[in-house]
Amino acid sequence: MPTPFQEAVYAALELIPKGSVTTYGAIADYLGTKAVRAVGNAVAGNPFAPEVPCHRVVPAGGKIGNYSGEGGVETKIRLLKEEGVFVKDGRIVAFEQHKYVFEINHEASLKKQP
DNA sequence: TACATGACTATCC
DNA sequence: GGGATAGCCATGT
Repeated sequence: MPTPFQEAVYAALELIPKGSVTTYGAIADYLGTKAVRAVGNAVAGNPFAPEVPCHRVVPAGGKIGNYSGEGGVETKIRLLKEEGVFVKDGRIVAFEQHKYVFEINHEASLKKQP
């Protein structure tokens, strides 16, 4: 049975649109914590393997990080490529363009739009 | 209950 | 640019 923290992480992961990626730091920030390692631990043992797009989570800097699914990081890279996120030399191509940031609150998004 | 670990990050050589 | 160090917090033993 997943812990509340895990459920929160999974909920955040499901917000990531296809073709986008996010970072552990972004998730931690969205959850209101700084423990990116706890986020990593949460997704590391996700019981909802394909349901939760854990392959869309990468470390800061556009690297690939790790993956405990079948095939390891190679599968992670392949899944990302299937969604239009290409990986070259262990790094996300055009990472800044694919990076998805969670909206902390509505007011921020309102101010954000011109 | 206490300790060690980890799909990380930022900083310093 | 790459390796070492410290800090972070939830989980499992």
